[in-house]
Amino acid sequence: MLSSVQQTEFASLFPFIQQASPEFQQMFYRQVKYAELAEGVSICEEGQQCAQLAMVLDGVGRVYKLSPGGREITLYRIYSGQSCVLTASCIMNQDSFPAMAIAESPLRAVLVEPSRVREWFCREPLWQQFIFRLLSNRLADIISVVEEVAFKRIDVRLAEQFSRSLEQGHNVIRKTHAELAADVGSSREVISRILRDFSQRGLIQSTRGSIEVIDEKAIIQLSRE
Amino acid sequence: MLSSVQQTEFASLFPFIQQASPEFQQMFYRQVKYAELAEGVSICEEGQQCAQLAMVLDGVGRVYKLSPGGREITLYRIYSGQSCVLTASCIMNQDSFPAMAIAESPLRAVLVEPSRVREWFCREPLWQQFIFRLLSNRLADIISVVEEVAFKRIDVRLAEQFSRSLEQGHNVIRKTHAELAADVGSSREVISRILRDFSQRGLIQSTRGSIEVIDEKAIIQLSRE
DNA sequence: CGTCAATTGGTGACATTGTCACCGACAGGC
DNA sequence: GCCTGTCGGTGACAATGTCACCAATTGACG
Repeated sequence: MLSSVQQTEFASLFPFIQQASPEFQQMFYRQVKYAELAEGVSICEEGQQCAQLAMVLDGVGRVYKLSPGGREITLYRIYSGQSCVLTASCIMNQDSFPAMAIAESPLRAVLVEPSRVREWFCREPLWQQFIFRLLSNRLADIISVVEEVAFKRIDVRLAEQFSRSLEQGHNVIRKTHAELAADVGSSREVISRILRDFSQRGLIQSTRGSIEVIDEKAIIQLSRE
Repeated sequence: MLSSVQQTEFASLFPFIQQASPEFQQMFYRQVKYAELAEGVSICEEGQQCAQLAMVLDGVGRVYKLSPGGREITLYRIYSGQSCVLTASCIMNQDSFPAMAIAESPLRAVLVEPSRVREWFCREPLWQQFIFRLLSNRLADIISVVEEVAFKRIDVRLAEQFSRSLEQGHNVIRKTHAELAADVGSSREVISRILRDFSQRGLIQSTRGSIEVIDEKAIIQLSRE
C-alpha cells in the first residue's frame, strides 16, 4: 500500500497509471509495496527467480554480467521512471535471471509481486504496454552493447562515457578505473593505460577516484569515431 | 490467405494457434500471406521500418549487426516455428529496425501486416503471449552474445560453434572462414590462424569452404572453457 | 597521532586479437 | 584454356587482455 504522497510521486514518474481506470489505480496502489535499498545492495542474482518487479522512483540500478574470471560488463542502467525488464521478462516466463543487478546509488522503489505482474499483464492493456515497451527498449539497448563490444575501440568507448556525463553537465566523473572497466567490459589495467594517454594528451586530468574532462571538444570528437 | 495444407503446416509449427477460438483462427488465416524468399535475400535493413512480421515455416534467417568497417556479428538465427522479434518489437513500437536480417537458406514464411500484429496483440491473449515470449527469449539470446563477445576467447567460441554442429549430428561444417568470422564477430584472418592451429593439433581438417571435425572430444572440451 | 589493511592506480612482460597490405590457389563462366 | 572473383595464408604491427608485481593514498582503529 502506498501513501498518497507516494502515489503522487509514482504517478508523475509512471504516467501511464493516470490513464487507467480509478478502480485499477486503487487496486494497484493497494497491492504494491514501497521499499528503500541502500547503495550496493544486490537486487537480483544470476540464476535466481525474481522475487518482485522493482519500479524505480529515485536512484540508479545497474544490471551487469559477471565473467568467471571476475570481469564485468554493464548491460544497462535503470533510472527513475524505469523498471528492470529482465526482472519483468523472467517473471512473466517464470525463468531465472540471466544477469546481476545492484543498487548503484540508494534506491527508492515500488515493488510488485510476480503474480500481480502476470495478472495485470493479462487484464490491463496499459500495464501490458508499459511492460512491453520496457522490454523492447532494453532489447535495443543491449544490441547496442553488442555493437560497442564487438566493433569499437576502448578509448572511443571511454570517450563515449565521458561525453554522456558532459551532456548532463558533469565534467567531473567520480569513478575508479575499475568501475570504468566494469562499465565497458574491459580490465582495469587497460583503462589505466588509456587514461594515462588521455592525460598526456591533455584531454583529461585524473586523480584518485575521479576524472576531470579538460578538452571537451576532443573527447566528444573521439567519442564519434 | 493460406491454403488448407499451409494452415496445417503453420499450426504444427506454431501450436498456440490451435488453442485460439475458431473465429480467430479463421480470421488469422484469411489475413496473412504466404511467401518464399530466395537464399541471400534481405529481409530487413538497418534503420528501415518493418514492412511485415515473418513467421518462419522452413529455412533459416540470420539477424546481424554490421560495423562501419565491414565486420559483422550474428545476433541470432530464426528457425522454423520462430519469428523475428526485432521485427515484432519495432512493429509494435513503430520503431526502426536496429540490425540487418537475411535469408541464410531459402525461406518459406507466413507474413503478417504490422497493423494486424498490433491489433491482435491487444485483442488476443495467445498472440500476445507468443510475441512476448519471443521477445524475452531473444533478450536472453542477445545477452549471451554480449557475454561471449566480452569474455570469451575466439578459439573457444569457434569450438562452441563446431560443438553445436556436432550436437546436430554434423561433423562437417560448410562455411567459409569469412562466414565464421561474421558469426563470432571477428575477422577472417584471425579465424584462419586459429583454424590453422586446430589443424596442426589434429582437431579438424579443413578444405576450401568446409571444415571437418576430427577430434570431437577435444573440440567439445575446448568449447567448455 | 601513528599503524595497518584495504583500495586505488601504475608498470613490464607476454599472449591474444585486430588491421593492413599483400599473395597464391582454386572454381566457375566463357 | 583463360579470366575473374572467391577463398585462404602470411608477416608486420597496433590494440587489448592477463599476470605478477609494486607504490601511493585512504580510512579505520587503537
